[in-house]
Amino acid sequence: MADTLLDFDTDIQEFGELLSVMIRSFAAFERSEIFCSGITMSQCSTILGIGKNGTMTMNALSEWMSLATSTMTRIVDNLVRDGYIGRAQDPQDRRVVQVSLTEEGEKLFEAIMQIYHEYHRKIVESIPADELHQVVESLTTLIKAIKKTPLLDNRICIK
Amino acid sequence: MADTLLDFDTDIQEFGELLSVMIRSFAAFERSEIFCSGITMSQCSTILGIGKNGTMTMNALSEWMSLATSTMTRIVDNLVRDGYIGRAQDPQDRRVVQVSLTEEGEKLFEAIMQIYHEYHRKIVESIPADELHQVVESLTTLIKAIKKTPLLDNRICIK
DNA sequence: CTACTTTAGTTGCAAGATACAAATTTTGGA
DNA sequence: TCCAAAATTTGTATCTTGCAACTAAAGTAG
Repeated sequence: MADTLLDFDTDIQEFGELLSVMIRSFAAFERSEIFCSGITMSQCSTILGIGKNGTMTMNALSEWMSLATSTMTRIVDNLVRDGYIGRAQDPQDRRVVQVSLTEEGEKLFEAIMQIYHEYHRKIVESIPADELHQVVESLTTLIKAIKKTPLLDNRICIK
Repeated sequence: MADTLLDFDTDIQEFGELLSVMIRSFAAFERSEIFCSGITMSQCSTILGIGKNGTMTMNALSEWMSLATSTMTRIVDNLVRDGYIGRAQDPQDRRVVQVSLTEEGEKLFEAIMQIYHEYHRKIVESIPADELHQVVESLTTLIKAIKKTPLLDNRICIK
């Protein structure tokens, strides 16, 4: 019995280490300026969000991004300033602001999608073909598990 | 032949979508204030880095974090201010600054490790036991593939 | 032993990210 | 009509991030 528990603990340790490495890689990925023109990752994600979902309200967008609406406002401010997205008041409910990609924004969206596709293609090519299916399956399982595990519930107060 | 290519493209699409979801989950995870006392993720990672590696030079630390040394300086500034880590000039080479956890920092490190372990345990528990091995294996494969795929090489200029 | 170069780190500066709390405007009910 | 709720924006404060310039120390060439 103790053995089983120990093994389980070791599994968790191993899993945790892998996850940490993964997260740190992604964090580095996010920080690395993908585009030489100074598009930040938040801006990039925002463009992707609107590009994939189409015209969205600020609320929907900030929810999709898991960000405070005030934060979303500032990010959108910059993207509007740079001509990538446009704001429009919703005639049905004038409290609501609909954001959408400008023509320039669409072009950026396409470019980003292409870069991502290219990047993903290279990663997939690095995965042994006979393991790809398993990796995709595992990723699906993992994401499901992560989504089922809310962080806030095991929040602990340090100070 | 065309079919095979198409399938491969679909695989990439599927894989990319999974990776995006994953990255966005992690990004949200990173943003979510894990600790109510206002420890940021960068500070958290820094504590983890020093805690796991022991006393480190600023250089080693910033490399471990994949951050500019100037950025590292500021983060360490704040952590020193808050009493979690200490700076010490290296007597061998007085240009070098060695950073290490204070007693307070050690306590924080232990607390963070525990929270992480707890979090990882919950995730692992959400994964069907008979799939865990496969998931760990796939994660290893995936990390290897990601590391083999440098982002900077397929950097494309937008503007 | 002096003069250049390299290395480690910090500081000045500028811009973005982030969120909480306080307005603002608009809706929707009672 | 009056008030509560909802969608956003603004004010404020802190952190993050990096580039370029700077300081200090070490190493090296002559």
